[in-house]
Amino acid sequence: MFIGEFHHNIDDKGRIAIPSKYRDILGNSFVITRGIEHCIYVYPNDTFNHIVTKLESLPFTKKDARAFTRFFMSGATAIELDKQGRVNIPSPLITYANLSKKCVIVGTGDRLEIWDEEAFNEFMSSCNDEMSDIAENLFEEKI
Amino acid sequence: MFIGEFHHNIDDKGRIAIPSKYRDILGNSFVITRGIEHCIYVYPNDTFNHIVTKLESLPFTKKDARAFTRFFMSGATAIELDKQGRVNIPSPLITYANLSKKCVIVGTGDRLEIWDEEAFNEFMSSCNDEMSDIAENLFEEKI
DNA sequence: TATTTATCCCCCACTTTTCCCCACAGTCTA
DNA sequence: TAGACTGTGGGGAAAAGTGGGGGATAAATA
Repeated sequence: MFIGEFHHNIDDKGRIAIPSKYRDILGNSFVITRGIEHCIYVYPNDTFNHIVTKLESLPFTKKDARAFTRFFMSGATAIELDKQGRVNIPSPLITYANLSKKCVIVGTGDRLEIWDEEAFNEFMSSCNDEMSDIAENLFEEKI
Repeated sequence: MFIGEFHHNIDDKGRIAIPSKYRDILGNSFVITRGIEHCIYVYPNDTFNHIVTKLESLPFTKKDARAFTRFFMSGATAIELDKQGRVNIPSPLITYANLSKKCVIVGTGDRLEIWDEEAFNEFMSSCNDEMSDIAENLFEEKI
């Protein structure tokens, strides 16, 4: 399971270190792709394949299904760690996530997310106030 | 069950001692994460896993579910006590909970909460007056 | 085809952080 | 008063993150 928050730098060559505690879970080869809030998703192969299966079950005759599948699949790249535990982020994804130098890598259960630090701070502070309300409505009964 | 209130200091290295009477309940490994009112939650593994299971049942295509999962999971860290009975609070959580030196550790039933002392006092005094109203709407029938 | 250019990896070295251990002071108990 | 336990502080070794150089491979151009 992916949990935690790490602040790493992406260098001029587009490399960023994957936090060492995640490397065991991810193994040597995995998938990164576009995420929904202008961040980058990092999935283990199994998880990614599972989502792809789900997406393929949607009819291509639905406009939203086509759009989302296109979004999700076109951003995807198979990734391997280098010997220093870093990954090479393809430049379209760097642009998409607006990564400059300081990045945040967060675990969200079944995946990692890579954010530009500034964007992440903005997102978190924008929903800090609502978090109480969000939590209020997520579940009806006791969890 | 976690009850009581303890005042401990967090040191320069981000370490804080867990009150000794809780160590038996928590065991050697447990989880800390972001809490809703800018405090830190401390959960035994079982309790945490239970909440995670609930969160994982929510689809990542729902905005609120993504936000809350990100909030909850990204703040989480697996913790082990050192030989002095202390935990290492990751710096993002120190920032989030605004911990300076004096902290308060309170038991709230199924979890512990770690607060900055000043923030804790403010929070408590701010809702002392409303407590009557708060209690009013908690239950419909006799408890 | 030959030469140049660019890209991608791998390796080395430095810096920073994290973790573990030891030591001390205060408090409670026997 | 002695001994055990709890909370606090600091030092040192190990690991993790960062940046740069160089060589191999591939692409581009003449």
